[in-house]
Amino acid sequence: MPSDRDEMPARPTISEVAAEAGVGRATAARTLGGYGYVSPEMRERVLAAADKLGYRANALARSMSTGVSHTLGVILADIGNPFFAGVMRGISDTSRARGFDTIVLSTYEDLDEEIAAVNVLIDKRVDGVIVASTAVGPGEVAHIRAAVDRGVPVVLVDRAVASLDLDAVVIDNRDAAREAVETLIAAGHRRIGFVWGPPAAQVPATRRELLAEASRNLWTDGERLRGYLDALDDARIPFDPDLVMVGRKTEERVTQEVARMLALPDRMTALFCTETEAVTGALRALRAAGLAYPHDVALIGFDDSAWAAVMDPPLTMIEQPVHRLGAKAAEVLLDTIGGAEPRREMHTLRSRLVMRSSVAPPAS
Amino acid sequence: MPSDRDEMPARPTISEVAAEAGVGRATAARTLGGYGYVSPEMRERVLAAADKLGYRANALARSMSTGVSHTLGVILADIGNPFFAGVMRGISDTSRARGFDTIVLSTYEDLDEEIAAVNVLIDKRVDGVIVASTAVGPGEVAHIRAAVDRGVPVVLVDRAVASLDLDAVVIDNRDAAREAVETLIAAGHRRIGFVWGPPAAQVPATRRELLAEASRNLWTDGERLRGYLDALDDARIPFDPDLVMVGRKTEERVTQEVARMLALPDRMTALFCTETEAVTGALRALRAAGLAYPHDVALIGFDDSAWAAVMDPPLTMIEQPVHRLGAKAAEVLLDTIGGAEPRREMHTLRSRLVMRSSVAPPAS
DNA sequence: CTGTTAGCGCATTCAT
DNA sequence: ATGAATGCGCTAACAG
Repeated sequence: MPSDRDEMPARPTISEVAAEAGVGRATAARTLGGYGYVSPEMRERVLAAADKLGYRANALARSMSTGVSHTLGVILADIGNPFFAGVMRGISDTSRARGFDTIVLSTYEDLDEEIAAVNVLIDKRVDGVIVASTAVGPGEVAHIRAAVDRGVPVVLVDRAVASLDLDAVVIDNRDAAREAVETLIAAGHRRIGFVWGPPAAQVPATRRELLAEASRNLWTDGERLRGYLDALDDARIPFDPDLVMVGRKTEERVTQEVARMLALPDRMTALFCTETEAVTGALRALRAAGLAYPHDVALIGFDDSAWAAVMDPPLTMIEQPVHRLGAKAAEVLLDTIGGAEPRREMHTLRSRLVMRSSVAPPAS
Repeated sequence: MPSDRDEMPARPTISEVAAEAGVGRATAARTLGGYGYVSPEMRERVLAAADKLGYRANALARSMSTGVSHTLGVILADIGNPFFAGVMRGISDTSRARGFDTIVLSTYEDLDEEIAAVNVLIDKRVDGVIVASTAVGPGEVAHIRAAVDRGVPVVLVDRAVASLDLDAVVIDNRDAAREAVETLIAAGHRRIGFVWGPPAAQVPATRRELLAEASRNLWTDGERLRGYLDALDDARIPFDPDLVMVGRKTEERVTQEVARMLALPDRMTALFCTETEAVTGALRALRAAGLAYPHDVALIGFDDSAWAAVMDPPLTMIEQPVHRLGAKAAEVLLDTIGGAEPRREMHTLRSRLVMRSSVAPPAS
């Protein structure tokens, strides 16, 4: 071990800087903390001493006495998902611009992880938290409510939670889904598959039951389902439970389910995917069945990407304003931390359907 | 504002719990902190009081007096890159399993951001840091060296830094690149393009200069270049500067450069991409030129993905053990935090070439 | 086994 | 304008 004989302390404190500068601690604290009055001369000496010792303020100690940490906590469902990675960048860009650090935790869609994450953030005394919650029912939000009750500002991003009256920054999921399905319908399709992911073991047979199920689901999924149904209704196309997938939207499950829909006697001719892995899963199923898009089945999916654009043919996809979503969430949170009264409302951003070449009329 | 009349403090402290339980602070601290001896009865009372008040330890105060935070700092070049997102998951999974939280910062390949990130982490008193550094030369590592000097354990991940003698967890970049290029050569190719990204304005004309340039570059890029050259050498194929791209590997630049290589009189027949955006960029160029893979040009790229598998034809790609990379880095770091003497060595993990259908013999 | 006491590093009155 | 004294919530000797 070199370099730790008797040089200078690895982490000089403010007292050591004060001693080195030959002033009182308070004076050193004032200049280093940037508050209160300090004469130019003293100031110079303190700065020089601090520089010489390589002083860095201990953020913990500082938060300890001020009560604020200038840190935002962020809880995302899956940081490995490019969608959330983009949202994160929006959050981190705007919070950094306003002098805040961010600490990110990924729950991987596990509620227990989310609860643990909230606790970690509260324990670390973050000034506020942004969360894309995996909670669905009123019975799963106790941890968020607890945070709010403890006085921690919380804003929801991507997924609103019905039973929580908080600011939420989301996109127009229902409209986006409707537009996509309408596009399919306009191309002449009537047998339109829907890759959805209710945890239920089987698809409810009736619309009514399905809608009920939707409310017990992730908000985004519920909205997208409603949009799908809206489009069907407007075109007077009856809802067919066989055309909606059930179970978690893993690529494998999607492949299976799409294969099933493809094998239906009255085969589907178009497919709408609510997630990016759903698209790759569907593509696998198509290939396995020896089918090609858009000829055999038209395709539209959520979440645009570089890949979608270079596929052959290129995929028509819904592009979400990921960066803006994160930036807006951070702005709202930062504002309420700054003292603004929370408006507790839904901030809805617009998505965009990027037309490319995965939609064609049914082969007939 | 409901719920804050005169109920209980939003954030009860250990003293309040002690008071509520009618015991001394130390006793409360001992049971809540899980150390020292406490009789079962006292213990019960404290626990009950804590539960009643909804007590949660203040992690800041705790770190303050113990000097440890049970938190790992992670600095990644770009959390939006699925590669790093995967690495992050490896890190977070294993550190959580060992009782550590992680705080992630993304530098987006900016050295100043990286320096700021190191400072943030040190200020927050993390117990160790994992970094995928964008630093290339000895002149750009002062911040990392400073951290080490302050006694903070540091382990490098993905990118080793020549001038830093630290533990580094990486993959066999040179071998991986060589194997890929060898595969191309074995298929009969001799005009093999290489999407590389030296910041230099133009490609050095000679091998010697190129290699020199490599050392002034990101370590991974240097290694991959060496692998490319290794394969060429073994097959006695002369190096042609026209076949290597220069400049940052953004999708746009790649598209331009690949188009250039495609327009060469003695056209390239195969392409090796060292990055995932390079692949999409190349694909765009191919389409624009009205060319198809693998017929007109064979293709191999770094970083496998779900998309690569569903492309038509599916892409032959190098798969990196992303999760393992992160897990191993966390293990090494946690071990040295735990007191193990750092071995300061390179931990090399094996990548894997996933053969699919983007390589075929040259059209001739 | 339990309670008292003294810091951790900083911000912040309060006198001077 | 500056310095001495307190407190943030917790851990850790230390005594009882």
